[in-house]
Amino acid sequence: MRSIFHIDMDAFFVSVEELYDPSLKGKPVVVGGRANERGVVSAASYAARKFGVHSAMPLRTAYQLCPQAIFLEGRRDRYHHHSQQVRDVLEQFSPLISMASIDEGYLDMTGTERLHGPALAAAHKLHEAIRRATGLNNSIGASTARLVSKVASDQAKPNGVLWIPPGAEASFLAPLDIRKIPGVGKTGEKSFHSLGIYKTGDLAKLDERFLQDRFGKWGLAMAGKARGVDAGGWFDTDIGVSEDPRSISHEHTYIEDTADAAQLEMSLAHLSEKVGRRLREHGLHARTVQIKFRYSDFTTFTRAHSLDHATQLDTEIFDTARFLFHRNWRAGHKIRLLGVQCSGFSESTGQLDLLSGEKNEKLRKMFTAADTLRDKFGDSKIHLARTTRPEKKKPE
DNA sequence: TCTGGGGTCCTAGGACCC
DNA sequence: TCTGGGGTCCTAGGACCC
Repeated sequence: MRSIFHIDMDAFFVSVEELYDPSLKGKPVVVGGRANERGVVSAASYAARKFGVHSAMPLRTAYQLCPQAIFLEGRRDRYHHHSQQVRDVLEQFSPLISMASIDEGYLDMTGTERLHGPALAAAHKLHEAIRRATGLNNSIGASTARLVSKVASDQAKPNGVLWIPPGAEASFLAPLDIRKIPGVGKTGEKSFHSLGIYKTGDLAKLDERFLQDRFGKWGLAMAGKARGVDAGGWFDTDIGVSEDPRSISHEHTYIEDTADAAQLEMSLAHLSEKVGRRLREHGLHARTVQIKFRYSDFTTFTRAHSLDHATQLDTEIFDTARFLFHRNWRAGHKIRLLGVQCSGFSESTGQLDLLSGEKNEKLRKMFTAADTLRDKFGDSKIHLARTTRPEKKKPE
């Protein structure tokens, strides 16, 4: 029988900030940016949640609901550091770890009984170990399946442990709102409601063929989840494998919308540099470059172009991004957001001819050197010299 | 309610090939 | 001459998650 833990840190970003400034404890705190900024709430303290503030809510709305809240920008470096601390503790309990995000992870505890005791006792031990090592509250769900453990850790909040014994998976899920199932969002909830399905138990009772016909693959997956079955069945063993990313992207929302071509190009250059840098860090080359742009009215477009070879060079990414942008931008219309994304990864360029290979190697070294300089002097100092070049060139 | 930034996966149509 | 079927790649959009 498998034993899977899901560990979820409570109000992680806020709790980390409290470590650095204990006077924040117990107060309404919002991490995500200043109250009057464009942006959304990344994390809200439990005191702030009492006013209706929750993550993904626009900061301005949060301010209206709770003007006395303390608004913080957030410090990613701190969160990564403490996330690593949590990971270190998890590793003491099992080598089979999968960090699902910065503040949550799965642990395969199958076969650790002799070392750590039965599941519930082990979960309490882990809960306390994380608290001792990091000073942070966390919640743990334990069961035979990833999905059930994830839902259980959510039910255990704040700062609790919940164990679902083998065989009790479906009856634990049945009374919960369908929205509690990971994968059912606003839209999915609406379509289920229109069918008279409100609880997970209602969903579990439905005929699989009906769900497949009506919702395709997604419907089938939801039916499985409602019954407490993991996507890969009960015995999937994918915990502990970490893969290369499928895409790397950066985007930016302007403080004020702009139709200034020079400013927009500068942003594309900057975003391309950031993407290129991450590609080099991962040792990846990308064949497809995609841009994303959003107008003032929030209508959003993506446009992609696949190269005949893979690249990790800022200039090639930028040239492609700029080409796509000028081909699709309704010039003069104000832009709210720009983004650059690379995908279609491979480990080399796939270019066979020697000349472009040599040239690429030179450029790669140059950009890697620039990466080092940016480490030393900060991101803002070193940029593409071509940002303001006037002529437009179609990429090869 | 005036809506971030970083991701994943799925769908669907069209091109193109055999 | 109006017309198959499968496979794969590319592109665009959308739901969802943290």
